[in-house]
Amino acid sequence: MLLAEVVAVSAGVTATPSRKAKISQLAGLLKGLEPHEIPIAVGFLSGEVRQGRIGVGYAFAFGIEVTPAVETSLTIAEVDDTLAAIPTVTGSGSQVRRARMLEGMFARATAPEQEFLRRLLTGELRQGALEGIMVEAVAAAFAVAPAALRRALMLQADLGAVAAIAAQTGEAGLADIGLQVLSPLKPMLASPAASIEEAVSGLVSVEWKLDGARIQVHRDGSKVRVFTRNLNDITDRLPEVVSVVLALDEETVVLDGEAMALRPDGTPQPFQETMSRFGTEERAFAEVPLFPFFFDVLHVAGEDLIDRPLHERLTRLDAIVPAERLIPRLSTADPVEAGRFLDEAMEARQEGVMVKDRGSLYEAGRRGKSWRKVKPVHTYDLVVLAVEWGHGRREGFLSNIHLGARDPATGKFVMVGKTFKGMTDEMLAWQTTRFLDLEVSRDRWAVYVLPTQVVEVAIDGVQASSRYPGGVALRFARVKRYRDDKDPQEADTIDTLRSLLQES
DNA sequence: AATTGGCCGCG
DNA sequence: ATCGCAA
DNA sequence: TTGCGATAGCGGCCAATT
Repeated sequence: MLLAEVVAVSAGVTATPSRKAKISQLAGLLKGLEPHEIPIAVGFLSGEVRQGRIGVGYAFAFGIEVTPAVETSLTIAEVDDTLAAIPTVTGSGSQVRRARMLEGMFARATAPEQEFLRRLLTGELRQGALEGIMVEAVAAAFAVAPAALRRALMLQADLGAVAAIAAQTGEAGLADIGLQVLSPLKPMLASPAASIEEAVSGLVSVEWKLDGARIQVHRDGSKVRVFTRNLNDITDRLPEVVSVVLALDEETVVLDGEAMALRPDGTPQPFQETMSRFGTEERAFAEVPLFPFFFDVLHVAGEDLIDRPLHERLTRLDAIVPAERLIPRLSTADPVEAGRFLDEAMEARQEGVMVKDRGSLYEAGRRGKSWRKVKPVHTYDLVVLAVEWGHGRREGFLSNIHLGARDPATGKFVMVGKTFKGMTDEMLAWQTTRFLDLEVSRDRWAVYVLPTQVVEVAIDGVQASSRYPGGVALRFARVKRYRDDKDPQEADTIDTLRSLLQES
């Protein structure tokens, strides 16, 4: 199939806000594909290239300037081949050679095709349809039940491959897809709850939410694989997790848990320390010891447990994993008792708790209500120092605000982070006017303003920063509201934020 | 050897 | 993370 | 009410270039 056909459908999908219309256009294209083209087109039209991250980002994709072709000739298979070849080029001079390869491909692409490729490579397809919509389209195109497709997708987290199976063998083929030990499945996700009272209803399992990183560990005899939340294989980075799982009596098992770096006294290290272990094989256990803590079991010795209720899975988990490798938990129906457990988690410097319906099944890939996360929210009053112009649907609005904390020593404001989260369209419109009024200067990206507007911001904490002059950066800042009743001299100070650093 | 652009992975 | 929109 | 997509930041590493 020609790339041009895919680009045309992408344009049509972009043009309509209706999901049903998007799905029907995508399904129409899928029906016209050769079997080997299915994974490629499914990927392209859901914003992914099969090769995953290939080391080509914004600068590369938009840095290429080649006269567009007049006639369309590129096929999606040719694009796929080129993208596959790029990461194989490494070493001295590789940047230039990679650029040549991309230029060669771009030279054969028409202007709309070039634009599509740029957006695809930067992960900014912006056609209002990604994997969720594509799942519906695949189901429609190959006449399989969406539920059957979703089920297969959660067990084999590769929509291109699953779509090819749906096309060839239909629902029967999908039904044959089972949980494969050593092959990752999508982790079940939690939705946020405002309070412990809101989260606790009926008999629940309350579990510490560790300030670490999610891991899914598979063992089949002597073989172990460790995956991240996004199903990246990090087995080689976490040898101590492999050791822990190899030491279990149970030889075939799939476990869900959290990995985190601990100090010698057992208290948590900052999240950054955990993350640094995920990034490299160089930093070993001796430097930053990382420990797994498990909270669920999905498979044991040939038996899938994802369709068993949580309380049953927990019983199995307890029998397999030693107590010191389990996440602390409590079974209760009492919000007060659950609240005390949350307090204990906070005293242990953890993030909060998870509250799980004990009767719920493991719904892989879903962010349902059967798992709720409860985290205390801290809010601070900070001052806006600058605002960046938004993109996409925020084009023309001042969006991402630079946040400053007051420095009592100088009376000035120290930048500690940015945020674009939590803004309604109404706030966006208001702040665009407001900050243009306060403008003192601007550059290509941002408008710099008089530091007078106070904003209340919720954060999950702070982390040490080498980037920001104050030495601290906000974690997951989001706007709560603008404080017109507060003077900038009443804003929270950099010292207050630094003191949070000591605590965590 | 040091610097730096840029991508990756996370919540 | 949060918001807005489709269904 | 639910699900999905869109909006992006920060730290850290990798690898190319100076």
